[in-house]
Amino acid sequence: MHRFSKKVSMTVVKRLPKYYQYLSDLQLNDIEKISSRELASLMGLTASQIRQDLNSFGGYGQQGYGYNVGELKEAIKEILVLDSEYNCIIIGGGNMGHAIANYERFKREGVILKGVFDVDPLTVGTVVGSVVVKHMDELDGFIESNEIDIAILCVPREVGQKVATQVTELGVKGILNFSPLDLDVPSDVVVENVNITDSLFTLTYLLGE
Amino acid sequence: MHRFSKKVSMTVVKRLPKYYQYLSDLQLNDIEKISSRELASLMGLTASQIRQDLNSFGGYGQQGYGYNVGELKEAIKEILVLDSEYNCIIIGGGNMGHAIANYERFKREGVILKGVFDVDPLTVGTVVGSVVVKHMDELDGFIESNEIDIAILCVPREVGQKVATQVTELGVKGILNFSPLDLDVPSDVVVENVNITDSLFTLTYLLGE
DNA sequence: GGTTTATTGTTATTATTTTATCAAAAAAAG
DNA sequence: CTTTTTTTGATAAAATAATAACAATAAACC
Ligand SMILES: NC(=O)c1ccc[n+]([C@@H]2O[C@H](COP(=O)([O-])OP(=O)(O)OC[C@H]3O[C@@H](n4cnc5c(N)ncnc54)[C@H](O)[C@@H]3O)[C@@H](O)[C@H]2O)c1
Ligand SMILES: NC(=O)c1ccc[n+]([C@@H]2O[C@H](COP(=O)([O-])OP(=O)(O)OC[C@H]3O[C@@H](n4cnc5c(N)ncnc54)[C@H](O)[C@@H]3O)[C@@H](O)[C@H]2O)c1
Repeated sequence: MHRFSKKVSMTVVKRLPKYYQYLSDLQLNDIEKISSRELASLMGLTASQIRQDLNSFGGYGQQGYGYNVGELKEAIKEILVLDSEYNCIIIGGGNMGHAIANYERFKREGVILKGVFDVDPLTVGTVVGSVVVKHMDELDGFIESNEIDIAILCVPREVGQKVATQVTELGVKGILNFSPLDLDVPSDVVVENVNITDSLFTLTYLLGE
Repeated sequence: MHRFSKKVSMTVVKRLPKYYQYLSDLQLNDIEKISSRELASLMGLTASQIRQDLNSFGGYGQQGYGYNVGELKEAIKEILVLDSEYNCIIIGGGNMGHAIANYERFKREGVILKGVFDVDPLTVGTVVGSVVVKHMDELDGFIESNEIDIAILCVPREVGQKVATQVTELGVKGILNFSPLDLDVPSDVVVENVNITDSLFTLTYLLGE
């Protein structure tokens, strides 16, 4: 499916969003070329690692010149498949669901919020982000008629697995999961976990050092 | 500062919160011993890795028996320094600040919300979580009189660095940062970034595979 | 146009992380 | 009490990742 033959390691992939961010910023400041050394000092990485990373897919640099910011950014955009649109839904219109629904950045990057679903009668019918919260009963029909690519799970831990099973059975292939549990999903479904508590615990560890 | 002499690698530290979570769950289900093999199948790791990880600090296992769930949990709790309390503040009482303020789990783990700060006159004075939002003008005095350990940054990217500088100058040593930018802080301050957009981009990559 | 300089792509080296192996210790069974 | 089974801790091997080194190439300069 990817347009890049060379296989990019997951370690590098996890760094690509950061490259993408910095390159976008540079572009915004009308900087059109950058050397690995400059980028390294900016991003807090080593120049060697940057060259290694960027070389794991195509040759976007040029000796004696550096990298063309716009070109490199576009390449990374393509690798991360940010050059296409995604329809997404949020399950759980509580605190976190609310925050994500109101986050404008996702739309800018091509991730379009199509619906928010909940079971709480007090939440159903209210407006969250740009949409009216629907009841979970309507989920089946909605996913079927709206080609949903991504489900963002903002439900309590206790129901996380149940909801994940439900959406995968309806054909959703990508899950961004905020519930602190490891979801069991079919092998053709991809899950990315956002575990804020884990981050907090890493911080308390670092504070104790 | 740490009560464990052996140095635990950062890779292992990042896995400890997950061990902690699973061990807490086991304890809740009255399971008092577990073998590396069982835990591995539960957590989706290899038994070998688990033994290696747990052995990088003390010998909490016993041949022919396995690990005592409660004992191991307590050990990890101590390593992550979750056996003490932390005073924290949230800067930015918008969507994300709101979500975090309402998240009960933090308090349960000993991270106590002492205040929320904002500059928006419409937000200042409203109740977020358990506290009334204060104006940033009050930050200086508040931090000085409340021994704040952790600042949770939920402000727009544009002011992230400014706010980070401000809180570190007031003596805060730990930052949980939700703004998508790399903060420049003194070397005795620790920062843990939560970058939700990066996670989303990793997901779009995986969807494209 | 030739020389110098900058900077990449690539290969080599080193460090870290993960997985495999197995002897030794403890528990369970007989 | 001895034997068998279980399972760790420790060591070894393999895989992966990060850093270093440098020849090759393009640009800039004179
Ligand atoms: N709020 C945070 O800052 C935060 C931080 C870290 C992790 N999380 C995790 O994110 C998830 C959501 O947290 P939150 O703070 O938004 O909780 P919340 O209670 O505010 O919202 C959860 C929402 O899910 C709905 N819900 C419950 N069962 C459902 C079901 N079966 N189907 C659909 N909707 C259902 C509830 O009605 C509620 O509106 C939780 O798993 C939590 O652990 C939240
Ligand atoms: N909402 C999300 O789901 C989400 C997702 C990923 C990242 N983020 C990041 O989290 C941060 C907050 O996002 P949000 O959605 O809550 O934004 P928001 O606009 O809802 O809230 C930001 C708050 O910060 C306040 N603020 C602005 N300048 C300030 C200053 N100098 N001092 C104190 N407060 C100030 C604003 O008044 C506002 O209340 C942003 O950096 C955003 O990029 C948010």
